[in-house]
Amino acid sequence: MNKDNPPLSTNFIQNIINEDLKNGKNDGRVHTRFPPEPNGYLHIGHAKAICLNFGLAIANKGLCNLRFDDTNPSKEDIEYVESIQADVKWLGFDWEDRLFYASDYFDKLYEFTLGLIKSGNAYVCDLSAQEIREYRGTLTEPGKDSPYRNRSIEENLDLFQRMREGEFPDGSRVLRAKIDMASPNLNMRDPVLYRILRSTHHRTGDNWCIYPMYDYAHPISDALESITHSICTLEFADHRPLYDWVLDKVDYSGDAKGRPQQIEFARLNLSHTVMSKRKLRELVMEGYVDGWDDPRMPTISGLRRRGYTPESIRDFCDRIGVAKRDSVVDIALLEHCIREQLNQHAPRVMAVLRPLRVIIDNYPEDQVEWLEAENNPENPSMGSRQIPFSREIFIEQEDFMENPPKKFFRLSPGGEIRLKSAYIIKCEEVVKDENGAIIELHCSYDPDSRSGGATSGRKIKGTSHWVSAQHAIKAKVRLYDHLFTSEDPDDCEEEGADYKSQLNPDSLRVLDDCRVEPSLAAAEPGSRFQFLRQGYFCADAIDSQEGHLVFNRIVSLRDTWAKIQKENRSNQ
RNA sequence: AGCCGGAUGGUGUAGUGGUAGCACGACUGACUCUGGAUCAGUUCGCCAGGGUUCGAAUCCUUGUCCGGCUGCCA
Repeated sequence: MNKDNPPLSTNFIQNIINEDLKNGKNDGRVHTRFPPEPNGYLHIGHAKAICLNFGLAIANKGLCNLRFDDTNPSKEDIEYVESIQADVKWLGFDWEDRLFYASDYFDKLYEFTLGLIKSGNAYVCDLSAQEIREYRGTLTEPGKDSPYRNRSIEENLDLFQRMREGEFPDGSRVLRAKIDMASPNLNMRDPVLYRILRSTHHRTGDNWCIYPMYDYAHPISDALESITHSICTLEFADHRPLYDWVLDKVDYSGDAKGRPQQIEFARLNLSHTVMSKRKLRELVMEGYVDGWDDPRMPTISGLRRRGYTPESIRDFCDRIGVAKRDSVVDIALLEHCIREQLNQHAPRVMAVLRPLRVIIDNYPEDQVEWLEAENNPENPSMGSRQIPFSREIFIEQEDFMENPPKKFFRLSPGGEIRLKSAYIIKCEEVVKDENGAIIELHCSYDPDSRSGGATSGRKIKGTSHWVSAQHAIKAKVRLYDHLFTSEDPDDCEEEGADYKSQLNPDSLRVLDDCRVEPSLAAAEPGSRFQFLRQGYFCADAIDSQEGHLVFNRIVSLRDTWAKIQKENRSNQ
């Protein structure tokens, strides 16, 4: 292996594909699909599946389809099919002309089903849902045959056609596969193939009152699209024998090429958040967050609003790998991915989150200097900008301490600090109100210390960001933190407590009185910046506008001082 | 209990009979007009027992632990 061509990241699915390619399986085609059910918003776990399926196709010069698994109209909605398409596109993947719906195949499916009945592999069952459950047996005991199992082919055909015609009420009958009621795999105990369900479908309207089940529709949809590798999550492994049974019994060879193979991988779990659709929905519906796109949500739309880039999410999906074992990925890895990208691309800018007024007494009263500041030291091609300096400025409250502990390299009485891209100042006087709270600082500046000047070389340990008081623009800043305090919100000690008891009360802090440098006045909604020494921030795509700036913190910068403080506190 | 999966540093993931690697995190140090970034380094691992073999994370075997499965959801 040579250093200039590192091996492509590999995983067990790619290994299977390599083997298939070597053996000439499916004529050397690789064709995958991403098959969401349009019943909710996509989250970072779906991003893993999307990157996997589209990524495998790209890596192997194959194709990947987008297919909506829309076989249950009672739960699905056009709102979701639209958001899902937007999210997949935003992530950077292209299904070209291959946008499909399982509902596209309802006619074909019906036709196949007639054949299945004729070959004696399916029957209409009149048992109620409750009875079917009872007849199914348990994990340890075999089930027993339905009394309707041995109906004649003619009767089954007649009944099934009448189900389709709407002669029977919802739930009164189902079509079942005739497999084996004693199978140790419950999925093989004559699973339901079709149910009667009067519900308007978002695509087929009221054309149908019977709808196929996932286990039946999915293998056939895969086959009809000539999918070669049908990738799904672990919990479907028990369904694979049924998937193969359907493919064995249905003759789709006239409509497609090859034969799909189901392969299961472990879904993504992320620390400090939840991933199930049910729980995410609950957080939205019960008002714990402000919607599906709340920047604290692990949804694609939430991450997008927070300020994550598609590149950083794809990078994350590459790094987490693909395997069959359950795992929990540390959310720090996701944060690393966005930091790494934004470090290269985000312009630096100065913003004071909690302002403290500083008056520089020896600086001329009406003078304004425009100083040059580099936009990104990591990327000189991003150039520089001019920022105003004047007699009154704001610095961060945190950057001043009256009685500083050791290792506090910032401003304190009599101490000096470098103002980034400007001058060194010295604290001469602390002004307090009647309650002893610090109102403002009086400082002096060293005129020889101007950044970039010939005499600016004096070394000062600390450097702070600042804004000119008369030029600064007010802004609102939303500081986001992990949605849950515990790594695994589902793992709660107390009896009766659930994941919601682990919600982080400080997952959102709003700062209304921040001051940002004037270059941000017309910050484009959605644009990203590094607020020097603070973190990466994104002008909110919805709430931010000129005259009313709102920034979301995407992720903080690594903060060594915060760590030292934390240690000091725990040592006391 | 029956069936199906799975166990490699703190976390995730490679390695498929020949020196256990990579990434994130943590920790040290260097550097720094961002306590950022960068650079250098350190720490830490094959679930357990038995077997095959010159040699086992890898093959066999026994056991332990963990996950999934009893919707007319997907």
